[in-house]
Amino acid sequence: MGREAREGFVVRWSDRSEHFIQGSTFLDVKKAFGWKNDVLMVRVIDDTQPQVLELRDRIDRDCAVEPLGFNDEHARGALRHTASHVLAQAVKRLFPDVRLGIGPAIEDGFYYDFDTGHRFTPEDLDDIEKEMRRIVKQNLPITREFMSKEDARKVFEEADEPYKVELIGELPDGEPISVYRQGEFFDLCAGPHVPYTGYLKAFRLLSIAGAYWRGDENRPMLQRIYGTAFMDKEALDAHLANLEEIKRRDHRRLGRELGLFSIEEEGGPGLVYWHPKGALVREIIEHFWKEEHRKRGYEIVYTPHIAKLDLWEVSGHWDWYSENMYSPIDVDDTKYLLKPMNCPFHILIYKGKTRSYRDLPIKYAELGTVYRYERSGVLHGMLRVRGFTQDDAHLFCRPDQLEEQLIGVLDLTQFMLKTFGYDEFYCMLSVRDQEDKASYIGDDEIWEQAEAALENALKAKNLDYQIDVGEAKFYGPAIDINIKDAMGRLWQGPTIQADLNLPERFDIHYIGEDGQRHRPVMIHRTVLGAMERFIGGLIEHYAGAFPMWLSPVQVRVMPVSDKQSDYAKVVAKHLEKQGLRTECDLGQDKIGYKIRQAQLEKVPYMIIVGDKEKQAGNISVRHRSLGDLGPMGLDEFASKAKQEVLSKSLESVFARS
RNA sequence: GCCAGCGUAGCUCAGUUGGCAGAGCAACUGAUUUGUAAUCAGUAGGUCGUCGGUUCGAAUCCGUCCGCUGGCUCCA
Repeated sequence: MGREAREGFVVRWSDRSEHFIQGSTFLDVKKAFGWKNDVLMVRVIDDTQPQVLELRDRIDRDCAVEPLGFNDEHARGALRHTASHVLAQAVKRLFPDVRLGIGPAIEDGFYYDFDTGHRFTPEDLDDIEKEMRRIVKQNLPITREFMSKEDARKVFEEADEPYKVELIGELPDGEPISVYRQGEFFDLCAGPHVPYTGYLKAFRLLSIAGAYWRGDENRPMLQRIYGTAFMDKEALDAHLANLEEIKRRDHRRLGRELGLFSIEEEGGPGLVYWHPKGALVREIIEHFWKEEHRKRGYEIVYTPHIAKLDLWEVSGHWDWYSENMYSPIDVDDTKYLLKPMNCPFHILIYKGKTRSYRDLPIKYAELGTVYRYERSGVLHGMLRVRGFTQDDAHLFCRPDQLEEQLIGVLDLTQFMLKTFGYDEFYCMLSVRDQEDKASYIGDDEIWEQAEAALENALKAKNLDYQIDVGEAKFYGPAIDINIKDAMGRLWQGPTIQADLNLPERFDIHYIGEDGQRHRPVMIHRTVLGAMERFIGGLIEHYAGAFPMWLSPVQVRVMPVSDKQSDYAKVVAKHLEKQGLRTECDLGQDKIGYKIRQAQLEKVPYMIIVGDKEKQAGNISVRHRSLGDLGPMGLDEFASKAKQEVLSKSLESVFARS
């Protein structure tokens, strides 16, 4: 009691404790405990909720502290947030007419939005970086002050910062507004920040892009400068090297180099041409997909590419998405639509006859090619296209089967992702925003049931999940799964949606035990998403080096010279007979060149045959990443290679030995 | 769709203040008979994305359209 009366506070860290007088900040704590400058923030632990505070915050109670470095997301964010302020300060020095938008820390860096008549160029970035270094060198203290809303508005009006004034207008009345200062620069900002600009050791500006003010396309387009910051040069360099690696893995580049696919300007944007090798990869995946679905009780169907527009009027999609569909085609005075989705077709099949409760669940699966008019600016290689093949399925079931069916879908999903080597994934439960009735159809009771069923399924599968309010589709809640690839990037993966809309709209039913008509529940799901996007992602995940079972060419046989050509052909033929996709390189090039070619094409196994092998009747094996594996009997290799294919192994069978 | 940048041979790129369009790799032809990531020589290949303008003259300057890239927005 009577804290105010006390002289100061006791702060504990590890097994030490120090006494601090009134007005002390955590900078004093840092000094007292001898922490280095890699401590960016502190976590304060007392009998209330642990709290993350800035080093400049005052100590106002007895507590235990924990230093937070770059590995802590709050601390990392603070450093990068400060970097964005330093960026803004530098830009204001060099281009005094800029007006500031917002400048937050983001996933791997930070950005700041500027409004100015000047068009930023890459050369400007160098100058801005230089100015930023100057600001860092000045080691300006970064201080926070609070002011009333009225004062804040006055300050930013005087500073001619209309965007800031707009933001202030939306802040709650009565609460103090925080403004950060460093040298001549000040900014409306909630923080947190590190205490000095000098804390910024390693940063880099990366790119310039347009961004609408507040993400609204009806508002001005600002110029956004992206950058990133780390604790030291090594970490920054590692991050930049990682960006290079991502570029190296770009599926658009690998797709061309490996002869997998192309997009033809003459044919139109967003439309993919699968070349022989890419088509082969796709065929293998589709074959696997179909087998796996049949095993799990799905029935494969095919449906048309176009159909009467009425179908999508009935479904409701025409109302919600018509601007994202290709324009209707007039056929004999009736409007037809290039299909943007498969659902209505599967419903028509379901509807084609009377279904008994005993027939359910009915599970129709289709690799259905759909066309959607995506805005030109969003197209991106195979990852965002206008024509794509969904690995679609619709499950019609009784309400009492819903949860078990959802569990089955999650199970299939996990199995598929694991097979392709996606070991890490994150589930999001996308539910409706209860405030926003206009964005959804159907009544609350059904929504609650469906949301509960999805959540129970996740729990039953023991999956961690995050609830995303407002992310539900207009017709129902969903589980959206993000998968993490080999580069640590997240991709939109499987989606499992409960559909509360279509059964109603198409008036489908089944006859229950009681002889009455009942409404079935519908699940809409994709596991891979779309073949285009999935395989585009796989190319990057594997860096073009597909595992054996997916490799378009699994083995290439190469004679050292012409003299072994016949033997090479015999070897290749033998392997081919064993079902291995084998090529023979009979070119006149030296063996080193042939190997290089095979390496660049990422062929898993190279079989080298020279006089030695021909004499011994064996082969010499080289793996694309393990290198020379030495001589081996042909049958031994063939059986091991086949085993690698059949097990869909992600690594070479020779890796373990 | 919006903002910015870009578009030269199959690929990666050079091309000065506007003055006859270049290289490396790939391809093709020939020589070479090769031992674990590039043998040598030669040949061919371009309406400089499109259309229009300025100019004695345009890959180069200006405009238009198309496409791509990075973002924004969007993704049933």
